[in-house]
Amino acid sequence: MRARSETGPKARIESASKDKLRLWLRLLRSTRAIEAELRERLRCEFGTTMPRFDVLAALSRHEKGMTMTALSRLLIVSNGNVTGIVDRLVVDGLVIRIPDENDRRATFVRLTRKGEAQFHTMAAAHEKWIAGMLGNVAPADIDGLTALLGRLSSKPSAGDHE
Amino acid sequence: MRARSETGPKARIESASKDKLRLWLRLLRSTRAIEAELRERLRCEFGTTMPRFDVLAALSRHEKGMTMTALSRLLIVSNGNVTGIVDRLVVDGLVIRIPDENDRRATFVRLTRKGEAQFHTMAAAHEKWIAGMLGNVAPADIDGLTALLGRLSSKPSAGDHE
DNA sequence: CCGAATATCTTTAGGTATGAAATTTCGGGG
DNA sequence: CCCCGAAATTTCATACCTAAAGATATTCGG
Repeated sequence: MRARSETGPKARIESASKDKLRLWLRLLRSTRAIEAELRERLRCEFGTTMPRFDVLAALSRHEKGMTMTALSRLLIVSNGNVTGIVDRLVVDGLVIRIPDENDRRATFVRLTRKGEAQFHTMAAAHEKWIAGMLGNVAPADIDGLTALLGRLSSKPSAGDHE
Repeated sequence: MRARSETGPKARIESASKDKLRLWLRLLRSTRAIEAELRERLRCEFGTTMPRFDVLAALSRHEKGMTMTALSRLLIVSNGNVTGIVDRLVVDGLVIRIPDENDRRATFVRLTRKGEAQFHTMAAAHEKWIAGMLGNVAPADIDGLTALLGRLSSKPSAGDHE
């Protein structure tokens, strides 16, 4: 009886905190494992890298192009980083820079025809790889997990009155 | 009428594939966002970085030290990379290299007392940060998600004898 | 109209990351 | 015993990534 009552509020909070930590570690490990596998395949099959693929993927959804800042925010990488990746993609003729006429600070980046074609080929393979790697996940789980992840990224600082 | 029958097996598979892709993209985005936040805090609060913290965390669970290869496998990074990170940690006096007596190819890496102390401080803060960021996740969800991620990382290509 | 805050992008320095090649060592089959 | 394949690290070239500083360009209050 007494022993049971020791699971007080404090212990419960600590335990919850440990559970969340464990969850995060698993999330990180799973993501890294999948990322490593994808990187490997992108390299072997297409001789490219994740960041390059990510940029192409982002651009393929924006027919009119994107600014460097928009790219860096979407991919959650630094702006200086995007400069380098785009530089290399330009050299390979997969994207082009187009100065913004209205704002001379900004530069649009857009897929070339070659970049578009190359991305479509890779995207098809990429989708198959993912489907294979997530084969163990039941369709029913997917919706729940997707929703959960959406909730996860919503502002955490909300209830921080403690 | 005709339209409804078009949701055949093929369409269903394609749709499932798209769902999985979406799930992966969300997983990647969420993980990156959390990683970015953690990196920022590690830098501001403790003047350190994620990879350094990861190495210290791994070593803190192995009293007797770990080999470079074991580290690189656990953290899912290349062996050449671990060399550099450990080099810098050695310079800062947080870890030491100890040659393996039985196998002169191998080197053990172990926390120094200083490294141990520093890690414990950071780990406590780190756990709190995580708890804060995952505040929106209900305890009930945590178990399910943790289990799901475990299932996810199990080899997909292996002998899937069910 | 001016000047300070702001925004966009590049550059820089240093740390992180990879794959491949080079070293050294181990282990076993001739 | 010698050789050869495998294993543990490091080294190397290259790419990625960040934070911070720098170069322009824009915007807005005064």
